[in-house]
Amino acid sequence: MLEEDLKVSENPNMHLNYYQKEDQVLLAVDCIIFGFDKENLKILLIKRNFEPEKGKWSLIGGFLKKNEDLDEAAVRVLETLTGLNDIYLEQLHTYSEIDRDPGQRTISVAYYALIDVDSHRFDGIQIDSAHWFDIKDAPDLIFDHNEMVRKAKARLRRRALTKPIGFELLPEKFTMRQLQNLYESILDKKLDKRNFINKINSLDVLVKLDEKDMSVSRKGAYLYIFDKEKYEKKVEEDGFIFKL
Amino acid sequence: MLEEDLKVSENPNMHLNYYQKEDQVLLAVDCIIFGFDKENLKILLIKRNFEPEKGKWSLIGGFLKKNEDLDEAAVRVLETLTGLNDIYLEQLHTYSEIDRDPGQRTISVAYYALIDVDSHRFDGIQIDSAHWFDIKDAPDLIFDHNEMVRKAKARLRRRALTKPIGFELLPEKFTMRQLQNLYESILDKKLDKRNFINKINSLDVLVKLDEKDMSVSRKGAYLYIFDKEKYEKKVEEDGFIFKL
DNA sequence: GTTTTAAGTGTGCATTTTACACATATAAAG
DNA sequence: CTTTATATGTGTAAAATGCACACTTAAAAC
Repeated sequence: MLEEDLKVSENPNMHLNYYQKEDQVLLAVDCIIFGFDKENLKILLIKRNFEPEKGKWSLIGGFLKKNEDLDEAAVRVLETLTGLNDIYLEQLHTYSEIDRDPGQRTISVAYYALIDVDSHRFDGIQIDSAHWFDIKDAPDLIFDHNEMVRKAKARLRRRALTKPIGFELLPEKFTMRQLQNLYESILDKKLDKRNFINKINSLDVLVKLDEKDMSVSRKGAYLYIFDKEKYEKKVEEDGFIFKL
Repeated sequence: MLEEDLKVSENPNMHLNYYQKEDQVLLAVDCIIFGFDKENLKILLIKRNFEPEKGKWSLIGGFLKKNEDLDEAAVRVLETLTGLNDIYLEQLHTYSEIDRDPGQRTISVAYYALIDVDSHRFDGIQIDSAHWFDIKDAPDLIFDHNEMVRKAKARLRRRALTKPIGFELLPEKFTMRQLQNLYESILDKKLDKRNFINKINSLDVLVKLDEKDMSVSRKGAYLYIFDKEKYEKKVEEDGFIFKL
């Protein structure tokens, strides 16, 4: 804090209450939930069935409580909606424009989450109003949620190029084609199949299984798993940086 | 916000006050101020001359007021300390650990700023307690400020590699050596002079002046300016990414 | 005019990136 | 059983980029 704020008294115990003259605000958490269904990148939205902005789509969110920090609040909000925990969550940005929420002055901390759509069937209470949208044709959102999504997409793109973040979005076993689909969705461009495979293999963090996924093609596609231990060991030893 | 929160009433005007049951918090802004004096990367800190943590160094900061957003608060805080405005400021991360500030539950949004030390002599009110530290031997800080600085350094490093962010830290006219010193400070490693110059020139965003800076060497070093317009045009047209 | 200091300049090798096309395995259809 | 359809799997050559490396130049100090 500023010294200006602190100099209100010479009393050395003043720090116990010198904050009291300051304005308090409501702090919300909004979650951009990215999902992948082995084909396309998706985003989870809920429909508002009340005024204002009734009928419009929105990110899920909730308010920070006294007894939790923001990460915990984001986890709680997410679990309340999806019934799931233990998923990748990362703080994105804090939005504070004065009139961003017409209801009341609210500051919102945006988080983004990554999940594999197929292995996460919702048992949460909000299931009826929640819907997965293809990232390409997501609807317009309330407040500044569009901007939040835009920023989350940009962040996801950057992270995908420098960290093996994409694996959070895939099932444990996946095919090269699925991994490539994922990267193509995130980067929003086509990649060359051979170059992609060569690049991924050169990183040496995937394990090719003997198993094949026969559901997509006549020939079948080999399944891979991400070797997280190997990845982390490399990071530690070589200062290895994932770079796609 | 969550529907859960919204469903407290069927009254469609409920949104005007449904927030009232929620906890409010204090929101602070803390600024990591990076400076460059043509030689080394510095950080601006102030010394606390009151309890608790008397005698320890701290980032500057202040509280968000009702009538401003966070960016404005950061600008205000910075101006209060340095007497300066119109400087590069960017939101970094929001810190919310419950006991991060022993005084009272406070959430802090960290911002980082970049300034050229020499062209910014302080006329602010806090001058007496503020001090520039070389980034290499900055002291231990209060609360979670060390973590804030760590994160800001990481961000600065990444930004320096992808955006011409460094120019905020230099005077309008600068020499190649100064620019290289800056990058060496930020990246914390030595760079090859010839490769550096070739790389920078290939980006084609600097203008070499006929003027020389004679203060450092017998021969004198050509001065350059950053062509911001050209840079922005490139970004727009080619999707040009600064990559060092 | 000799010395001193930092600036300025180019090439060759290694690595990485990119472009690009055909054979293969298998299930389904007939 | 044979044919057909489909997505998988694989390698090389050319181009671009990254990286290591050492001498000359200009001007001031003496």
